[in-house]
Amino acid sequence: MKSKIKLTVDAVVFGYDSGNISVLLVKRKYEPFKDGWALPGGFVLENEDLEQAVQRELSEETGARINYLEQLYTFGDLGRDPRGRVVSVAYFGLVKPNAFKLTASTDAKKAEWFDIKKLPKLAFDHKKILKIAIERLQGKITYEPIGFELLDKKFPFSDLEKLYTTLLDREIDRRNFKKKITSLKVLDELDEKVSIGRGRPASLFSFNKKRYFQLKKEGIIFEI
Amino acid sequence: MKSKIKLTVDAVVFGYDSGNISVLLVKRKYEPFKDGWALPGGFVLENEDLEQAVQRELSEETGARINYLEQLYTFGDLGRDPRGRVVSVAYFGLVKPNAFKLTASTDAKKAEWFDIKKLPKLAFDHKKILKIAIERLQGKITYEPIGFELLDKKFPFSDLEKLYTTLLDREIDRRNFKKKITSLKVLDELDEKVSIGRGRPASLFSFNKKRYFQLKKEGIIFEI
DNA sequence: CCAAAAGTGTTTAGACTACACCCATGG
DNA sequence: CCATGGGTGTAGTCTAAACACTTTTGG
Repeated sequence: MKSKIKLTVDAVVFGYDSGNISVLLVKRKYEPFKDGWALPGGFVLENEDLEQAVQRELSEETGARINYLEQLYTFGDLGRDPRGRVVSVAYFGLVKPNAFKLTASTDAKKAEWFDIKKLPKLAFDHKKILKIAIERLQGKITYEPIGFELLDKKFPFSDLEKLYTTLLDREIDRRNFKKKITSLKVLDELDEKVSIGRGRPASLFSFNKKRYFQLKKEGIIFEI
Repeated sequence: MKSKIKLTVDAVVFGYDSGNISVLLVKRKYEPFKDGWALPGGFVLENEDLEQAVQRELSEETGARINYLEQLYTFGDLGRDPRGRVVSVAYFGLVKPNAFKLTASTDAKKAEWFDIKKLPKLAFDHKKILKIAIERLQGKITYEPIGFELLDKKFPFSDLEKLYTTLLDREIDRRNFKKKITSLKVLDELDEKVSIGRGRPASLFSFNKKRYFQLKKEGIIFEI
């Protein structure tokens, strides 16, 4: 006998753009929760592993292709889905929102970014999933420089600072913050500057991934 | 159509006894991997949530009842189980090994504690699961005092110290360690002493759970 | 009285915090 | 020339790390 338990994956994908953290949601095309907003996701196929399933669903429903994706948690409570017993493996992703264009298709009427402070009502237990994802994001950013996944290849230092103040929801001393990041040597300063409207032009930095993975291997941690 | 993907749970339960960390394994009664050693676990029933499933399997296969149990990771690679597509939600547990007697029954020929440095060959991808669990254990113990879950209600301070040296696999300065633990005020010193053979008798301590949960709520972290 | 384990303080170095003014550009 | 955002240094405090001897018991 085959199991009646069904398996889905859901993705909580965060983006960051000039002072706002947003999450990728889709409008459902079908019942249950037709026309409701939900996390992108869907049933896992028999011949794909979990991460492939998430990537496929994300690409089908939103057009997104995500580099940073990790498993978040598996939700298996009874009654979390009106269609019966559905267990969902949730993933956590980070992306630069302007890295691709949103294009809904299968299962989704449309895909949109929502500021995490202005969320619509969500289908299923997705509010709970999102809450756990936000906690993970805030926790993680204090000990791993995943913030870089949310920024462009080249960015002024102030972008990084603003990202952290937004994510942690508190002020950061610019000098101390720079000292700490600099001491890690994970940033390369480029010979380039940008000026955004008025004000002194800012040097651009890029993230040195090689150095970061080396640090991680050595077990060195990062703490804001 | 019902899904052909089946869902199991597996438990990695750690115990600690006088300088040794051990993990609870069962000898399989049936194919596949008949007579092989594996993590306790099995199929999730339709009317139970994931944690109930783990507790039920643990109790059926080993007689254990675990207080500290958290979700570890979900393993869903293709081909991880010869019976077809099986996705497993792994849990991570801590227990005092002498808290109960091992009694195998359903699905298991016998249950036994194995020193994590002297493991037998394991069925399925359980070696990989166990590896991840050990990393979690080592990581976790440095920022949450979960070590207390592994000790008796009353214990001499040296037990705690030995647990940490074993778990982290390095020497700890006794004075600094005591200072740190003491500053957290999570230990109550009792008016009792034990002497174990020769040497000066040791005061007994107990873990103040109330204080610990309060600290956790306040977001205070612990770091060895 | 000797061996074994418990218990206890101080000093030093490094890390974290707080804090304010000058610089380069665009309008 | 002024408004805007970028960039920089230092002193004080706190925390972490290094380090060795005394105490109490059993044999």
